[in-house]
Amino acid sequence: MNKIEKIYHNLLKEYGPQGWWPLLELDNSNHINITKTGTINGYHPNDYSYPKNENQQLEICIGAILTQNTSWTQVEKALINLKRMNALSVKGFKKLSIGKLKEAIKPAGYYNQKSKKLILFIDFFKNLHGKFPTRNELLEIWGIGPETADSILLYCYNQAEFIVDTYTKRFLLKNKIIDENDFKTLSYDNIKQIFIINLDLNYELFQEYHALIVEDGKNEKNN
DNA sequence: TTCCAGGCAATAC
DNA sequence: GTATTGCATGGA
Repeated sequence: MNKIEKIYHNLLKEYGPQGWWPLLELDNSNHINITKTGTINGYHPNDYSYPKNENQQLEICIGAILTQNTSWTQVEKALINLKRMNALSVKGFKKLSIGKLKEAIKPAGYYNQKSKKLILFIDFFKNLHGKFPTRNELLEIWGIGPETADSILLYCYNQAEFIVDTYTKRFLLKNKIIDENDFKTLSYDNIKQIFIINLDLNYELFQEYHALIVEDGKNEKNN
């Protein structure tokens, strides 16, 4: 077992399966139950069968765009607003005016940019008609960069793409996989390859590993 | 008050 | 190709 695999097993042992990507679960009266600090009751540990329908696919993609440089607690507020406006479906989203859209996603910040990104993405998504997008197709969309593309591929389409985010580089540095110089100079794809070459190409493993890195990163900050 | 959060595009060099 | 800057909100 290599070091990347070893660390994974330690993290899993420490935190347990995370059940990413979280999805909204509102009850019949639109009530939200908080179970995990700052999160809604949408985690599904040890169940990798999501998303289960097109609306859940869309919800993951919208969340991936909204969470760009923004904390998830803020994104949840925006998602709940959209859900209550019945806008977490292609049909419902298309009915939203630009003003209503901006109002709904305001808690997640950058609402001028993100409203534009969402509108462009939903047009792309609609034209897929259920087909899987390629990574390059996603990257051609204005507003979709490497991390958002990989988040969509990994958690919406269950493709074994490893996500590199702000936590991931710090995580590698902390575990002495890379040094300070690597931290400054390695590109997104360089970092991604470290995981790809050391792991089985298994989407369930990739989903869990990324979620555990984030959990570990959040935990680190509270210490 | 300052800093930062599950980035990205535009611009500058 | 690499470095810097604007985008916006709310919590710590």
